[in-house]
Amino acid sequence: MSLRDRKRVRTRQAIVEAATELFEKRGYDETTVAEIAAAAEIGTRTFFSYFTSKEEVMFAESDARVVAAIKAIADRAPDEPPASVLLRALRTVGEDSDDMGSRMAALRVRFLRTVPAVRGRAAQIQFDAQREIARHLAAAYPGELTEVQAGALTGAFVGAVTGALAVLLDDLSEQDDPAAVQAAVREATDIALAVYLKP
Amino acid sequence: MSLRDRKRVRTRQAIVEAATELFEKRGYDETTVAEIAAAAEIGTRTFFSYFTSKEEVMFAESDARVVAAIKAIADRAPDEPPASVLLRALRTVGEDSDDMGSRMAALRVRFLRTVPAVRGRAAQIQFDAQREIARHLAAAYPGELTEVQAGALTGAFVGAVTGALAVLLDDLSEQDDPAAVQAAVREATDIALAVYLKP
DNA sequence: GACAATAACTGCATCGAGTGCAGAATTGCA
DNA sequence: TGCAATTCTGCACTCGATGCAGTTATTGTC
Repeated sequence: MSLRDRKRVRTRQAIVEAATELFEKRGYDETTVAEIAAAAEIGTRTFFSYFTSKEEVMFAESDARVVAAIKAIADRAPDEPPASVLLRALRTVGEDSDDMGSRMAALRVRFLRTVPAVRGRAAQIQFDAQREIARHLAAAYPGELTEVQAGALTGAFVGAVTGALAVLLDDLSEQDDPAAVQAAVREATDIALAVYLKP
Repeated sequence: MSLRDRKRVRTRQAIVEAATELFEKRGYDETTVAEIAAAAEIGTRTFFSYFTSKEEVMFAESDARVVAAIKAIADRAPDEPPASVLLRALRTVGEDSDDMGSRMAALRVRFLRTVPAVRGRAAQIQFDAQREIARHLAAAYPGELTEVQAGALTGAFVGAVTGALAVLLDDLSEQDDPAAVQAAVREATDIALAVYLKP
């Protein structure tokens, strides 16, 4: 890795940290890109060569989770049924919420309920990730599972979990407590499974 | 209904029509709010007293669908199981796609794949609607279905359908043909049901 | 170590979405 | 007709985002 690359990684990190700091202190809408850039000691214009938009900073690590889920699918046992593989893959994503130690992850949960732009972007990312997972799931079961079926299966699982989670987080209201959020994710997964397995 | 109200309705309609026309001709991003306002013969500033944002114009009638779904839930038979009621409610929303005769609905499908802002907003609306339906579903089965369970159930159904639909629409690519889209919705529902009923 | 090529950074000008404000125009009602 | 309540509108402004052009830093080569 060249100096250039290392520097770029460092700057990227600086932007995320500066943004985290400011978002925590002032909130999302009240923080301007110019302020983030200034805090990260770069020009405002440079910010946009690292992130295409302000929301993007909040989802800097999201790609890694999808990659992890896809890897989990690839690691399927020879005769493991699709639903089981999918469950393992989604648990992987959920566990990554142990990354909830990350302050940005906490902010994400908080802004999910208050900032439309963040909510919309999150929904879009989830949707895309779901589509990607479905693609790989279908590929892992050639001849056995069409891509459309894989899409339905993935959608059902993810939908059930997020549907339950939405209700739980509503009740949790106004709290950012990482432990509580994690517990909610676990509970949502359990309930989703129960509901899914006996219609 | 006073003259004032009637005029307001008429203006709202004029905005939607003007926007539809321009979106069809020039695309979403290429159409500015100022142009829409001019075509609807109002000031740019006035546009924002009818719609809070540019995307909102595309979802002008969306509320009606959610209301219809909720009504379907209220009409449940005395001993109808939750899953059946939910299915009826969601079919109601799907049928409303016969509203696909509406040019704006066609645009929605088209921009869903091409314009991030529209995609995000659509996801958010779906999410909120889902939450609302879950709330009513739980209320329709007091003591029998907790709100969290209702959330999981609704999420699973909606997720399965949209998951399957996403794949189907991808294949349909670049086509706006209303009939094809409707057929895709039906197929998605069928597959979702099949997947859902035998895990 | 000097040098050219390449990539990254930056300020500037610009556009479009969205908001607050204050005054003009319109409608409702007596 | 006259007055109050709404609605419409232009204006000024903020902020996110993009294109452009000039400057600076990094890299590989001689």
